[in-house]
Amino acid sequence: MTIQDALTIIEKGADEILPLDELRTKLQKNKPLRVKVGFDPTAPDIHLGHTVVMNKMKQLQDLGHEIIFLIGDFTGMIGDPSGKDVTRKPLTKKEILENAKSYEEQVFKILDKDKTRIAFNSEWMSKMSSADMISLASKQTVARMLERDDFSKRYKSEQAISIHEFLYPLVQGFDSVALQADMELGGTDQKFNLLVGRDLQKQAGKEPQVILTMPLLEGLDGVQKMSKSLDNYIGIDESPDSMFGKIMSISDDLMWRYLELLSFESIETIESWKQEVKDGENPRNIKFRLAEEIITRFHDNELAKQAQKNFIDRFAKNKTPHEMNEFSFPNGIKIANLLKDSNLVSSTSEAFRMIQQGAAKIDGEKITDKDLEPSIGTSVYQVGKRKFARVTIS
RNA sequence: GGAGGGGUUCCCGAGCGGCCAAAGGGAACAGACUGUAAAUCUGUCGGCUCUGCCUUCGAAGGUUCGAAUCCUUCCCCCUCCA
Repeated sequence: MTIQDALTIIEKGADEILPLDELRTKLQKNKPLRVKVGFDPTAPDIHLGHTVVMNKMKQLQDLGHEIIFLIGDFTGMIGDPSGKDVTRKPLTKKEILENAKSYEEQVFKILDKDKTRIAFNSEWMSKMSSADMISLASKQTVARMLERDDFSKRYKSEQAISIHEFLYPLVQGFDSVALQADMELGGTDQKFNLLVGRDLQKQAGKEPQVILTMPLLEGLDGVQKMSKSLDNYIGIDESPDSMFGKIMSISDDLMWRYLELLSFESIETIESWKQEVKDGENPRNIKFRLAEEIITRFHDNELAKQAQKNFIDRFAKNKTPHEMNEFSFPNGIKIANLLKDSNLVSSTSEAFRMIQQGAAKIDGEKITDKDLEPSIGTSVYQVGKRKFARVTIS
């Protein structure tokens, strides 16, 4: 394989490679590159958004480079790195180790375990003295920090920025010095932090890393980036049915974005699908293909096919699902309390609203009486299109 | 340390003594339409033993028949000066 071939693979889907020339020079040395990717140990539930970068790691791994999966346990122990989530607590050593373990299990669904090195930044960070830390802090200016988009936005809108938040980019950058990284991957939101790594390496008299950023995957809403806290994510541990449903719920526009960033289908193939849709193919069927590929990756092909079948049964043919939560209540319970206690609504007030809007059903029959006391027996209760529960009154 | 601005329901943001469970927007939810799409339209959007009652406007007190709105103290954030 020529260097150009390798570059083509590396560039595919990437947002930016800075600087590209340096990457070419590094590749010409014909030695495996040390590729660093950092992960926050506070979020062990990996979702498809994370996998965009991981897919790129996998490609680099397949090209023979050394992948260092760096877990930011030191920063995790300090606490809140974003400033956004004020309530986030510092993690204990034990929690971090558990999270790290869970991370590994999930990550190796994509990466090759034998070829991946896992590192913890506490290895070098916890040895740092206060004086070392201050010295590190002296290497960047406040003005430079304020260039970072989220800092500058918060500063302008008079939001709090804590001093320690400035330390995170520095620590992350120092990790690159410690690991002597040749390259660092991250989402586009990481660009600033990745560049700090370059600066610090230069100041330490080392060859600076090349940075590669991947676009951020939008969540199911199609607007904000996929994240657990926004609850717009598809976790890679989710059941095939759940994945299928979520993929089907994305918009047609977003579907192409997902194909671009998540599918291993070639660009040519995806283009041909676009043509199919133009020629009248139902976009839903393209989504079926995407869903099948993703579910096959994290489960297997048979389960993917089954998920599609379940989906068609349940929604296209309008059947109720086979599995649902079961509850039983004593006779005389009011409908509003029943709906609340079986988790179909979050309050009795909401129950009344749903009944008023015609969204609540018993065995498919609309509930019209808000004071109804359901009679003895077992029935399927439903609120909206998706929420079901099997309830027994005795 | 000094001067000023600010903390409102999930988010942004009006309100500045009664007509305030609190405008408007966003998010969300439901109904119609569908491909469980998207867009659009309509409605809902604190809680409860629901034609009524209870609790919310940083916290605690106070004034008043009545406070998110006025006063006091405290906590927190921001800006400028030092």
